[in-house]
Amino acid sequence: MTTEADHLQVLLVDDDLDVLAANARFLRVNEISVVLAESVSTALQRLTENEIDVIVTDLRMPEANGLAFAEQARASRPLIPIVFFSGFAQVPDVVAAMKLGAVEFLEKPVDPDELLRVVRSVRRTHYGTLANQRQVFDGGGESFSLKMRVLAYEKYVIESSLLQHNGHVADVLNALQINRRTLNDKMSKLGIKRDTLIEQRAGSNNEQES
Amino acid sequence: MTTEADHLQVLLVDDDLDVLAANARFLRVNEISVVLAESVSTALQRLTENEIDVIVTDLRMPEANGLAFAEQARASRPLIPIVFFSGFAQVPDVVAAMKLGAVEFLEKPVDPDELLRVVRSVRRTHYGTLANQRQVFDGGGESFSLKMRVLAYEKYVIESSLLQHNGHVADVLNALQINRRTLNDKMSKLGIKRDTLIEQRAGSNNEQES
DNA sequence: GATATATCGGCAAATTCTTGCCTACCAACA
DNA sequence: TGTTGGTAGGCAAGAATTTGCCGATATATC
Repeated sequence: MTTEADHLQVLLVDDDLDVLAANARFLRVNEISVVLAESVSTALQRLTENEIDVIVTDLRMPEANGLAFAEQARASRPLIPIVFFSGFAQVPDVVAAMKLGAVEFLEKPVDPDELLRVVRSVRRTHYGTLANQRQVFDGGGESFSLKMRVLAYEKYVIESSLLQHNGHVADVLNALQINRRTLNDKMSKLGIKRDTLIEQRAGSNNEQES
Repeated sequence: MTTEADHLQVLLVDDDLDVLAANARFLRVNEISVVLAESVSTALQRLTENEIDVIVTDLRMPEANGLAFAEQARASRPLIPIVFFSGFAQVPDVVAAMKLGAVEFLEKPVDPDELLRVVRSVRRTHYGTLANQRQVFDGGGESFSLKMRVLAYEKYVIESSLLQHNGHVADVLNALQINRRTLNDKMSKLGIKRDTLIEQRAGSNNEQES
């Protein structure tokens, strides 16, 4: 289960093949695997074939626009993070995209470093080894009490934040705007062990960048 | 208190007094009560004095911009729906606003009918769709405090349960294993209005879509 | 009208959570 | 060895939440 825990797979959708190839190359150089799609229909197909973690899509495409694609994508992957990019974006487009739950909206031409930053931050925020807990508070759990679901969610947020900040507690304090003493208490109550979390992450991540 | 159950109160913030007055007049004609503020500090003041349901604010203002205002406003009203408007909005502004949990982002000059529609829809859909709230507690919100994210999640769970049980509070109590008094308090604090929630759901069944 | 059912709010006691202060531990390093 | 930076836990006061009890209101039903 943890064999490919940190292996991030991006679905990159763009009808402009040159841009598509360039962005893909850049991401791959930075150790992110990329699945390509040059149309909405292909993208939907790829989405079912691969274990996609993030969708990065152009907003304007000939066949159907990115918003429509995002809606269809969400049908099968309700919580998948989606990053849009577009040139000449109108405000209503951006608003619509964000309402659809877009994680970011980048302007074309996309700055590769920015793209990389966003994709990586998505990884840290949304995924991790946390998929299990997620199920408790996400959708399904009709049978759990409110308190339990809230606790599960709280745990998820804290663990995410810890991972995101490499176990650096001071940063978590700042990001979550919480008192240190309170965070310590919560972690202890929720059974979050900073060291274990980081070890795991380091272990599955024999390659490191920081 | 309950005499004005469906009575919607809007806090309208704009440093341009002419626009402010014009919009206020239009909203009032349409049976929406309006509280005015021409600066951020005034707005924060008004927010504490009145029972505001929605904030409609300009993004660009001399004293402090709308985003900063929104952040401060959320300190006292964590989940209050905020509508931004602005001329010359840049994509990053819009993205930032939406990430902050904005309900809508309108372009200046604001079409009065559009404004009315948005304000009313806020009432109708009661602080946005569930999917929208999801965005707050799900991935997007790196910038939200733990407390805020937990509240958003709690709200989402409660609203879901209410809808699922047709507004039958007793069933929700049972499903969520929570004390009635506690649920009532939470609903009031989170701005969940059972009646509105159910009305809207009933309305959307036979009525048009939007 | 009565009566039953379901919801909501005020109040206060009991409980839990939050936070500041102080101490302690550990690792890096001068 | 001593200092610095980052983290964790004990403790107690202060703040907030939870909950039981009471009554109020609204809508059906008899």
